[in-house]
Amino acid sequence: MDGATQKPAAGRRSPKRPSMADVAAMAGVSSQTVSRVVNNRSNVEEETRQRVLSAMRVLGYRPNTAARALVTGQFRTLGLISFGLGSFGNARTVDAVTKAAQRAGYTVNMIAVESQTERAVHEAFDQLTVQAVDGIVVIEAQILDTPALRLPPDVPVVMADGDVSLRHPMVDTDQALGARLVTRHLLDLGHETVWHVAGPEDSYAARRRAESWHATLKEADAAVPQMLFGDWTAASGYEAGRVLTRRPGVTAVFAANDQMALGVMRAMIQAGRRIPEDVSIVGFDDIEESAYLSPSLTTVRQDFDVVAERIVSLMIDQIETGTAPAATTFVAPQLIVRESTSAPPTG
Amino acid sequence: MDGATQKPAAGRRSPKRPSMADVAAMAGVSSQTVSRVVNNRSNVEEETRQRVLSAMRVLGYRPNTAARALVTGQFRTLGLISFGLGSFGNARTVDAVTKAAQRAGYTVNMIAVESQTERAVHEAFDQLTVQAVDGIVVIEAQILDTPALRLPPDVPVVMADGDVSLRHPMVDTDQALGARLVTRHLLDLGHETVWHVAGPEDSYAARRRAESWHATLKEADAAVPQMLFGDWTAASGYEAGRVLTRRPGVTAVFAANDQMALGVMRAMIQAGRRIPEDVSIVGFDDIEESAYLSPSLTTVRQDFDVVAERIVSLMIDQIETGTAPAATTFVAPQLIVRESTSAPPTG
DNA sequence: AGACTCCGTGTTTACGTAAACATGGCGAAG
DNA sequence: CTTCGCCATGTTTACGTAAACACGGAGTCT
Repeated sequence: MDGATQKPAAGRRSPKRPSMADVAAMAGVSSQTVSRVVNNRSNVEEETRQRVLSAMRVLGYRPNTAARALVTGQFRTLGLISFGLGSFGNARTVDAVTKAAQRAGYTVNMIAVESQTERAVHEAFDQLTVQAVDGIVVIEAQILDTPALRLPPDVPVVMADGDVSLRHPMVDTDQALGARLVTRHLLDLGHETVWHVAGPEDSYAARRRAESWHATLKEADAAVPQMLFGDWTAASGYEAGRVLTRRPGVTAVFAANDQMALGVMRAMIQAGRRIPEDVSIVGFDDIEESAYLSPSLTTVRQDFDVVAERIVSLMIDQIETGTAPAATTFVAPQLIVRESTSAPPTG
Repeated sequence: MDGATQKPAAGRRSPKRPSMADVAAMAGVSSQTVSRVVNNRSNVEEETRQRVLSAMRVLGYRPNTAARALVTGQFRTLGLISFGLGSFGNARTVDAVTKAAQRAGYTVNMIAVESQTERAVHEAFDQLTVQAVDGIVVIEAQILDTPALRLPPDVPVVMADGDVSLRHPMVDTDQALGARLVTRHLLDLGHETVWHVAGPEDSYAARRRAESWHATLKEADAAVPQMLFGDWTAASGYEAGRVLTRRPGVTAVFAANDQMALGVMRAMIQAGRRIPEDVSIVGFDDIEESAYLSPSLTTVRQDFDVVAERIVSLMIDQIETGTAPAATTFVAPQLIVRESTSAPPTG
């Protein structure tokens, strides 16, 4: 308390935030000692530390991230590129990644790319690398596969849902396992085969689900009906459902996500089919609504929290050690059986 | 082309990113001139500019945000505090705010607060102000009302959904109007009164919807039935719905969001009630699924894009001019009439 | 008892950028 | 023909922090 407070500055507007030097002056130490206290270094005497802490409190000191990042070269920030929070899976992933990153002491800088054009993705990358991030998480970006797309080589990247062959590590739900569980479930119930409403053709997740559905049918020597395509929306599921109502012998439908399943359900119900007595329907994702539909929807639940946890830890490994294990991690999903599936109608 | 490239550094790992000085050396100008080119200042001769641009391209130069922020005091980044992307409204708002911010040249730094405790919110604020943001957008934070909560006074704040009385500007959907539209719609159909399943008591949005429902019934001289409370989830709506099935004379239910409405629907259907013949049900939000439920759900659509646009422009006004108009902006929602509402059963 | 070590602290420096100020040349105005 | 002023560019400086190095004093080992 030597009364050296020059600009105490109450709640006024921006009379310049106090710096380490201000804190140092008030505590009667060098700014380096303040730095040591802020960073929890061991070699500061307890009494000194307390004096510094109290000065920090009095002045309302907050470290300046820009200055710190400038000198350390680290931002403790992750960039996150996604294609909108519209889809349930994306929203859950973004949410989980954000929370996992926070737990690891990182902040998340989000970019929502409006379209899947190469240019848009490129711009997003530019914005992030110009911006200050230590690494970039890309969610569901099929376009990145384009060989022409040159990612900045000096920033670690982890992908959530993408192609396995890329040179970046990837973490995803085991889509193939999920689709297999669904298909086997329906076959085991006695259905002769299973129809599939797939997601968009350029989605890796959709493709893997479809391939696994196909393979599982083959293994079981079941006929493989022609696949229909949607775009993840309930509207597209509804369209596909209307097509299916006109095909004879459809007793089991596997939609690649819950929203399309909902659309299929509506089309079936409008056509007078009962679910599950006439047609069994399965979705994928387990959105919150699925348990409360009438009938409730059998589906596959992905463990987004585990996926996010792995993404973040891979990211941080890369940032801190520089290693880039270009491997793929799959997280097992879980089949949730509800009311929308049953044995096929007899006769 | 004087061959002065010292460390061309192909795709190797982190051989130090080029700085303005490197670009300047290659282009044969001072670093200040490079700075002028980067910032699109007018007073640079075209030929010089081209030489600098080409050097930047060759070296793969990217401005260092930390250094720039350190000297300008601006980060061109908005902090965004939300309570998870689980709810549809939050996810849509975050998505829209992110996109609006991007259009304005700002990046969004997201913090997902896990719990609504004062401590958690405080930590989020700390993390953001320690982190580098020019302003903070808070989504649906009832807790901020606590008088004890002292926000850092030197950072502009805009709230999305909160109490009107606060000293920060706020933007929100006109919840009262939405609830009034719903209630009037049901009364106009001939229902004697409307039951209400409200959101959590500590949510301002829920409270405003409930108050408006109440007021509209009063105005119409309709009886005001006892209100039920949920927590926005379909599960809580289902519980409320089961209670309602036991009450006599329930012909119209207004749930404070679509997911609770879905829960109510399921409870009604399970109890053998037909929708809308026996009971009309209305939700709020217009989630994508609502149009494809069977029956499809009458609901209220919020214009999240407009809300986000206003939030961001208010934010940027505050940042750039320093003014803080502590006013509230309401954006009108829209009633979407679908199959789940009709005239009450006769007799 | 003397040399050696470690601990708490201070001093100097670098990080990359943009603002502020400085400079020289060239055209316009008198 | 001189002077003024503007334009393109260069030079110097400040931003706030942490790393690197420096230094004195107290304890330890022989």
